[in-house]
Amino acid sequence: MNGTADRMDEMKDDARLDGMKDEALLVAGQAVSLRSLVADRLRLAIITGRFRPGQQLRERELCELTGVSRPSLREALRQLEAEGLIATAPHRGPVVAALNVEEVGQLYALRQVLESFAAREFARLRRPADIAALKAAVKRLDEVEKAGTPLEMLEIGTAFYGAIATGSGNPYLAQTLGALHNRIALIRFISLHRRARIAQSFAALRALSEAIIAGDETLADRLCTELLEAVGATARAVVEAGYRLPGSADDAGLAA
Amino acid sequence: MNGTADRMDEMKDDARLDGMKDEALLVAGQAVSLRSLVADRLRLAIITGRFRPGQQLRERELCELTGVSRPSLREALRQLEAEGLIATAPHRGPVVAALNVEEVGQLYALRQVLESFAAREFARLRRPADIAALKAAVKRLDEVEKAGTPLEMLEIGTAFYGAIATGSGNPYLAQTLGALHNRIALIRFISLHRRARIAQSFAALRALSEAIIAGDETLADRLCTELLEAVGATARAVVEAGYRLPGSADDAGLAA
DNA sequence: GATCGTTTTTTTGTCTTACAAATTTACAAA
DNA sequence: TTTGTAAATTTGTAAGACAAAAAAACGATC
Repeated sequence: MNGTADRMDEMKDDARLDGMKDEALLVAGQAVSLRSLVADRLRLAIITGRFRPGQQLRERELCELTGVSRPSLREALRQLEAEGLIATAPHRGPVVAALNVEEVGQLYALRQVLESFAAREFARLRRPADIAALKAAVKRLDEVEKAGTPLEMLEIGTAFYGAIATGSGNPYLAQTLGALHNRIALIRFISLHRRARIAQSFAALRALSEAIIAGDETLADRLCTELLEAVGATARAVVEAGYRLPGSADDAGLAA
Repeated sequence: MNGTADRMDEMKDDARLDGMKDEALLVAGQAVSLRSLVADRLRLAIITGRFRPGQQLRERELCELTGVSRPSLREALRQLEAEGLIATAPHRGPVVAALNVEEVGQLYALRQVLESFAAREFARLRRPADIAALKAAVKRLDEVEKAGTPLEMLEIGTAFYGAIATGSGNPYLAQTLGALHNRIALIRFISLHRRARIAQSFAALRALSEAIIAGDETLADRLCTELLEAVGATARAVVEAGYRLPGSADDAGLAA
């Protein structure tokens, strides 16, 4: 997600007496540049709906909001643009990307393929650390199902899908899925206000995690495909309703 | 690939007398900003090996080479960074991304899933314009197989895969695949110097296109998966050989 | 009163200059 | 050879400025 990927020179044929991993010593490459912070903030503002889909973002306003200079801000904007979160028309500036029903369907079709592949790979590899992370995600799932705000549920849902993406053992797959999740995060967030769907989704997530832990690649693949079929339908419904919460007369939705 | 995505307001319920499509009238949104030109040039330089994997890129040099100021250059760099073509370490500047064997395997695994999905969707949809584009790509394939430079073959190969990506009808899939192809373009280019593999690959591409045109989704999927298994193995071999052309003592490869 | 054309204003795109911070390199000393 | 220090290079960030384009406001004409 961060875009920065370092790699240390490997130490070959170096007899190691301790069991410490090299990664535990790595301190450089934390990438705390101002522009990446700005990109993170703006990304969060977009995926949480602080900036609505279709909203025009003026550079001057963003400079005041973030407190950084224009060059830094613009570099951050280019990053978000590459991630697909904003669209920039020449001489008209950045606009928060707004998805129509067709586009959401296409994104979810892609997500279905990628996430099912990740689940299958996860079930095949079953690396202990990833399994533990998945179990922890399931545990948090149980905790918030009864009484949890939509924002909390969005977070643990993201953690759950993140665990699956990581468990695939393929960083590029995980990164692609992460970017995809950012693009649909707002829709997911709105979807989570439909409590009827939540129970179904959570049950499906549990079944999926069990299939992965059991190492049943075929089942994991199928369950994930079916799950995404369902959430994709909900997502399309959300967009068709104009990004509005069900039952609420949210006039801000007109901006989209 | 360009990062800019405009959308005109749709005309609903507007009785049309002519058969012209709205897209044929769209003139805005060509995105000819300087920074996008710079990004295109740098991308091409990386893809074609003008900048070698692992090579450090100094901003000042790039400014002189491209003739633009630092702000514009840096915005272009952020875009390439998001595309994964360069990696930026804090206070050390951009470096052309260098892939090891494991990473190439992971990229090709992802490509396998995405491209097979695209082929399957293409075979399902079979839109006339896309079919025509595919046939044109096959035709060009025949022309360059006998006598063609590796660069020419890389180009038509890219056109072929581009036709498949477009034919999927999913722009996000096409964009993801396009970015992925950029990351492995140099490896593909080097692979194309192994003439023995070329005949096999080209034959496989023809079989794949026939399956798509015939509308055989299952066959298209399987052929594509098999094809990518083969080219993936070649790609790993190229990286294992240090990005060097087979048989040539290219000492520049040591930079990787 | 509505439409068209012009002018003004705002906003983006780009460049120049500048300086702080960090890294790398060079160099001297133990 | 290694270590410590200083210089030079390079990146990160900021501020100011101007041209170009788009949007908005305004006025003129039908």
